[in-house]
Parts: sequence; structure tokens; C-alpha cells
Amino acid sequence: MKPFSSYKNPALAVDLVVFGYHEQNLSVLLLNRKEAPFKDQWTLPGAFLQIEETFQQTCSRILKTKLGMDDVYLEQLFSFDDPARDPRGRVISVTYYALVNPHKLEIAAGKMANDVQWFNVKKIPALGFDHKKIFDKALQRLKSKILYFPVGFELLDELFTMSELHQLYECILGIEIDRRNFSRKMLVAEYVINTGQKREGLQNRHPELFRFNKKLKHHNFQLNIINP
Amino acid sequence: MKPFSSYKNPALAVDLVVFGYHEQNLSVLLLNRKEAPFKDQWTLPGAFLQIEETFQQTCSRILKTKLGMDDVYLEQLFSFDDPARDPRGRVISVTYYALVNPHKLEIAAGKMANDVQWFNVKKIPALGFDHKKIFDKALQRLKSKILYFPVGFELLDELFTMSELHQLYECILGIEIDRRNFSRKMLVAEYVINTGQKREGLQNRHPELFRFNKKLKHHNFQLNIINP
DNA sequence: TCAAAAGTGTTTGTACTACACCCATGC
DNA sequence: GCATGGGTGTAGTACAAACACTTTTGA
Repeated sequence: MKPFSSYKNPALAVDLVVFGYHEQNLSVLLLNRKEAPFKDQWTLPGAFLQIEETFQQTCSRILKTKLGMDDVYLEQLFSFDDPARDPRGRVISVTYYALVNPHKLEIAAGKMANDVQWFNVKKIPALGFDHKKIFDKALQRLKSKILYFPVGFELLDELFTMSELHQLYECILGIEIDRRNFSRKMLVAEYVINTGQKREGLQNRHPELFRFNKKLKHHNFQLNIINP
Repeated sequence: MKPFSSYKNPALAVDLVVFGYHEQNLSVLLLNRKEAPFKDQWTLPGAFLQIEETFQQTCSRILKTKLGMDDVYLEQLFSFDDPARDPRGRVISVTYYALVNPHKLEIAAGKMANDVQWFNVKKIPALGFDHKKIFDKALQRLKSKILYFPVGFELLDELFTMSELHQLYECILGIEIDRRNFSRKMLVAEYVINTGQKREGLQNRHPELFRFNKKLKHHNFQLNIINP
């Protein structure tokens, strides 16, 4: 084996798929590149890993400096290794996906550079690098994860109605779910807790507000929907 | 952003968790290190990524040169980033797990260096680096994957009896499963196909031989066992 | 003919599906 | 009082769990 220092190392980038939920639509944050390669094309936000950084720290740096946000749900997605994925040379991309609540970022919205924009996941433009592949993988992961892990709550406010949760699931999974069965399932699985409070000021009956049950033993939960 | 070439890149290692199934026990392949750090300790087989290699190519290189095997099931597991995980300096580890059938490797067994050894997964020794963490993650992944994807067949011969499949599942999951319900489930899900052949030369009734149904639409399959 | 493993069927209970009615609210 | 969404109950069904008997083989 060669001595440790003689290896030529590829560059290591961290790229992020940031999901948000706006007006009953799942959306993703894209960045319009200002420099080559893929100048003026949309890409996922990313940065090169600095030698002393953990992946999470790189993620935080991207979120803070490029997007003006912090403290979000992050999960490692996959590492991409196509030797041709970056025209500048060999770059490995370690990817994460993030779930953010855009409401909580309204202050941050001002800080967001004007080359950053939310796109409905059903209408995303052509992406530079292999970022379409990364995005596809992230969406697929989110779809399957939400069936057995409380991952969707990160996209909602702390208090939410059953309809809001129901719509979120239908939107992410892209299928219809019977609202009555959905509600029962969420309650008997103790996935959510009824706060007793109600949402005021709506036109119709005031719906009850729920919060996520953080004490749940998640292993028990499974939404029996075959992943489409 | 700094120019592309000015970044100092961490080294990039690929580490492998190679699972095998011997005499009704799940085992993992470990390598006794001949050089520092962790000299004379057991570790997962691994290698540094060469600049032009894909991850899969690095995996194949490790499998072939260190373990004398090739053409095995491989799946990317996770990327590990603890800055202190390697005492020599910053090394990112991209990990894969492999499933191999030790029967098919009996010729290869001779080629295997004598510092390579199978260990029962319930009795693995202390491991160097953060390899225990990696191993744990691999086992966990295998356990959950086997519930919804035909991943276990890679560990068996092409033809196998229902008992053998049943024992494999019990062994990996670490739980008891009713053999009659298990058998029915496998058959109605069309997960396996009865070949009509029987295994000869046993003391008792000759069991039927099955093969994995490669044409299965895997989405349909789900073994309803809550992951322990 | 006996022991050991393999093959098969039935009953029971639970949980998901599908569906319909009443309730609260603002206009 | 009416339109709109919110809350709840029930019958039917499908599937998984639990369980026992028969069959085949070598010794």
C-alpha cells in the first residue's frame, strides 16, 4: 500500500436537497449559478467540504450563508461518484436532504439571495451537474421514509390540523388517502396528540390542533401504503 | 468561492461490510491489519479511492485483491465523516455492504490471505477505526431491507429449500417466525418459485427446491414483521 | 416401525377499506 | 339557513397469527 500522503484525492462536495411545503405544494430550493460551469442554470445548493468540517457543518454553512436559514432537519441521502459528474474534474458529492418550514423562514426570506428560488417539485427546470438524479433520489427517499417515520412534521408548523397533515401526505405521496381512515390511523398509532386547542378565524368549523408525539417509539408505526 | 484547485481535500476510503451465511449463521469478513494504525487489530476490508475509480470499482478491487472474490451483491451504505475516525488524518469513508455465498467462494478460499477471517456476527471482536459503527449500520440495513426486498437470496445457493430460506430469515432478523405462515407468504407473494426438483440424500423426507423469482415486481412484497 | 423433518389446511382475530351522517362556523 | 369543511361510527373483508395432522424418508 502506498504511503498515506501520496494518494491524489478527489474533491468532495456536499449538495443539499431542501424541501419546503408551500400552499399545499411540495417544493425544492434551487440556486441559479453565477459562475461556470452551468452558469445561469439552476442547481442544488452545495459547497466543497473544508478539511476540518463534518458533513453536517458543511450543510449548516450552505444553509446559513447561501440560504439564510439554520436548525433544520437533515438526513444523509447518498454519495455520488460518476467521474464525469463535474466538468472541472473529479468531484465526489455527498448529499443530504433537508426539510424546512418556510413559515419559520419568512424573516430569512429577505436574506435569501435573489438567485435562490422555491420550485414546485412537479415543475422543476433542467438542472446542472447530475443534480436531477440527486433530486429524484431525495424525493423517492422522502416518499418511502414518510410511511414509517415522523419526517413530515418538519414541514409543518408545530401545531397543525388533521387536514393539513392529511394534505401533506397526499401531496408527498401523490395519491389520495381516505381522510377518515388516515385520521384514525394517526391517532391510534399515537403519532399525533390532540392539544385540545382549535384553529380560530376560519370560515367553517374550527378544526382541532395537533402536535407531533415526540415520545413515540417509532418502530410501531407503519402507514400501510404500498409505495407507488 | 475559492478557485477549484485551491481546496485541500480529505482522503477518501471505501470500506466494505461483507456478509456471508455459514452453517446457519450470519457472518462477516474481517481483516487483520498488518500495519499501523490499529496494527494486529481486526478491521473491515477497505482501500483508498483512486482518482479515476468509481466506488464500485474500488469495491471490486478490494474484493478481488484482498479477498479473492468477485461478482457479488453490493449496495452503498453510508458515508462516515468523523474528523477523528482515522488517526493518520482526515479520511472520509464511503461504505458498501456485500452479500456473498461462501459456497461459491470455496475455490477462492485458498486465495484468501490468512489474515482474513469470517466471524459470526454475534461474536465479532473489537474493531479498529470506527468500523464497529459501520458494521452496526450494515446489519441494521440488512435487517430492514430483507423485509421488503429480495436481498437474502444472494446469501444462498441458486436452489434452496424452504427451510433454508426460513432459517436464513430467522437468523438475520433474530426472531422466530412460524414456518408454515412464512412458507405461505413466500409462495403467495410469488417471491420464490417451486422448481419441482427435490434435494436428495437427506435422512428425512426430501424437501422441494425453490429458486428466487427474478421477475417479481418487488413493490408488492412486504413481510409484515415490525423491525426489532 | 420409528424418529425427524417436510408438506398442507383451518380457525380465529385484528386491522384496513369503504362508505354516510351529523356538527360547527361565517356569511 | 346554507354552504363548506370537520368530526365520528360501522359493516364488510382480507390477511396474518395460531395451531395440528399427515406424509416421506433413512435407519
